[in-house]
Amino acid sequence: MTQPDTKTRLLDAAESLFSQQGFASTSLRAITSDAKANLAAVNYHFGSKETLLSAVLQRRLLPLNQQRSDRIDQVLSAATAAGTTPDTEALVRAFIEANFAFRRDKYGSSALISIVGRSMISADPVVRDLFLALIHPLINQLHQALCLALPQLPTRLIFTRLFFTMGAMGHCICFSGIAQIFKEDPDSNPEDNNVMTNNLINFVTAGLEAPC
Amino acid sequence: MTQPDTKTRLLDAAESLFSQQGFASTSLRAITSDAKANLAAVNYHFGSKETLLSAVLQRRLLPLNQQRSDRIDQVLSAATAAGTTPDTEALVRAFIEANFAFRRDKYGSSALISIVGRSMISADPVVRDLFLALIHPLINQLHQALCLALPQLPTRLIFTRLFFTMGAMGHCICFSGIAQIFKEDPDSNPEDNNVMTNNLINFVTAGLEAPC
DNA sequence: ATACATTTAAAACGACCGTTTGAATTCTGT
DNA sequence: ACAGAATTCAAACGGTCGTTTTAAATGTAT
Repeated sequence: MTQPDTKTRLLDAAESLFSQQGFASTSLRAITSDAKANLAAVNYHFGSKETLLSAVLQRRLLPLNQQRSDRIDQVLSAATAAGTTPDTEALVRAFIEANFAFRRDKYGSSALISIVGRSMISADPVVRDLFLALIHPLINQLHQALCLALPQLPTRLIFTRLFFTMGAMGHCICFSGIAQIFKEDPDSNPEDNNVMTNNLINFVTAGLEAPC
Repeated sequence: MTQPDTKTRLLDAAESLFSQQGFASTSLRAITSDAKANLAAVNYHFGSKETLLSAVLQRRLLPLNQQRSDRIDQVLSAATAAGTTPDTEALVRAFIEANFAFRRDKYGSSALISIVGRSMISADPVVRDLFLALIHPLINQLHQALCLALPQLPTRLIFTRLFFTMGAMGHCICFSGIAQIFKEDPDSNPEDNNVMTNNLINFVTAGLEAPC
């Protein structure tokens, strides 16, 4: 078994550490140490820490967003073929489900999803802007699809609710672990991924469909 | 007009800067500079940066949470007097509305609310744990009240949905400004506070009340 | 094998961080 | 006015950070 090249090892280590600690709290020394590379390797291969984050995000997010975009298009096509308006829950599912399903994808990466969650709600403008630039077209696509699904609601309200959806989703992704802190039931198991995903989809679908 | 004492000036400056940049990204040098105090003043008056954050949170959060707790009790009492179950939206309103109304309170502080939002979704365990310790009892109180309002739903599901609520709320508080990034309507004004608050309450109420 | 480009390596740079120190200053009670 | 406590101050400490530099090592095409 040959070791992946330095660039890949750096991406893997950064993905893992960023997902655990966030961008600002992860040092290049920790990344290069985990990747068994020299400290200077990040700057040599990527130019800077910020460019490394961009590469980490792009490696996973471009195919993930493509997948989500395709699923949204499928929902729209099916609705057109059936002569109905698209189903809100199906659109929500297209946006959220692939995100969580990515944990079990071919890359075997469970880390990217946490980075996405963190980026989505990051206070750091560097992180947030990088992420927003990558997801902006998908959000617009989803927004337009939701406007078709919810013709009785004003466009701007739908956008605001989509914004709430991203908040609930990011929070869910990042901190599902701390939910237990509050639970009085001490022997409660951590929620299964699928259960949590379905709970989230039910919650935001109802929120999006709420009367004006 | 006499200047507030150093301790108060430090709290005010920290509150303002933490709300803009977050805890980790705000240096004690920036805080003491804004407060027109010496660099050592934070360590002298508060002991450490972390204790300063705790003091900043407590100064506003204790009265705010008391206010929210009282409103929840009022909703419960009214329901008992009327012989009905408590109203979900009224409970949500008790939890959320006071938060936003605090912008216009006697302290004139618009900053605390952003810190709360940031703390609620912070990746930093130091920040998160400080905040959670302060809000834990209120969350439990609200959870129990919601269980009365939604007797048809399992307790754990209600908790999960309350968790989504906090995510949507924190995201809404922190980043309502960036919502405009996506908006295609270029001359859209930033949403009025009350409008945004009502949108959020409608969204999470519908999500909480969604059928199981 | 030799010349060349790519990659790795160790070390240092300058900047910023939270905290501590110890002396100077201001306040307070008598 | 004066002693003692409380506060402010400038300076430094030890540490971590992202980045750069310069040289050594490795790979590659002729």
